[in-house]
Amino acid sequence: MNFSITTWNVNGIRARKDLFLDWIKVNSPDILCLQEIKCANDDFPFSEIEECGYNCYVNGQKSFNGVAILSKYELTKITYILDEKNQDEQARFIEATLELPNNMSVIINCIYLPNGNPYPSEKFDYKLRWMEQLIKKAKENISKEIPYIILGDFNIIPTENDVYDFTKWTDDALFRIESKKKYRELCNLGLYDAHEFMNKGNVDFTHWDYQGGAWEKNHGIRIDHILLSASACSMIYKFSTHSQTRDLEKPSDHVPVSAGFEVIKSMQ
DNA sequence: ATGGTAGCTGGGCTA
Repeated sequence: MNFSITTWNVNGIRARKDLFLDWIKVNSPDILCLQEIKCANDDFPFSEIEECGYNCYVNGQKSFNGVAILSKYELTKITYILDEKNQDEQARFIEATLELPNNMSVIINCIYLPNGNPYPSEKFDYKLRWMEQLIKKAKENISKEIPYIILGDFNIIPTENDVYDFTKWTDDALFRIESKKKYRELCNLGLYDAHEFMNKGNVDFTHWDYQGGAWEKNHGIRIDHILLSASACSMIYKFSTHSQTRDLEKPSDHVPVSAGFEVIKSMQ
């Protein structure tokens, strides 16, 4: 059995609805993790997406943020809370489990990590605190020793190679050393960047700003990531960044990033 | 130095 999973910051699901529905009809991912849906649960276009064959798990918020997981398979063990103690005030997280044949399962975390700009600020501190909570969650999930995938808009530029000109980003929350340090801490728990693993040597940006003709100049950054536990990493066979969607009419400023997995029998 | 774009909303904030 194979399955594919995609992450896409759509920057407003309602503003992107037609483009979005066309894209899922053509590309047909099994699981699609969305960020910045920018609507309350009641305003989410459930019926049109369900008609395409997807179950919808939505953690919405009026105006800002908001995440969703769409899946052709019914998912289990859904939670919308990252921080059990403080009950996050911003909708940025969904955890779900995909049950596979032979009693196997995969834990999926769809995340919209805080932007954190400007630096320094309360928003930057919030970003770092949120990352600490994510690290705590990742530790728990890794200890379960089943395949585990964290994917979404991380708002982290991991290295100098992941941005068109890093010298312009030194004081940006996406490239500050404090942010990168926390990201490395997360990866060093034993998570592999699917892009790094599958696509060594290439630079695949995932976001181009709307301003200043960033797309035309290829002034992009790579901030949408798919992180894999060791056992998930051993199942990946396909990876792609759908840059061409940035060239569509009224596009999101982010493009979809996808991975394909082959469930290996010896994993059971 | 400033303003450049987009979404949500009906201001100004967020990115």
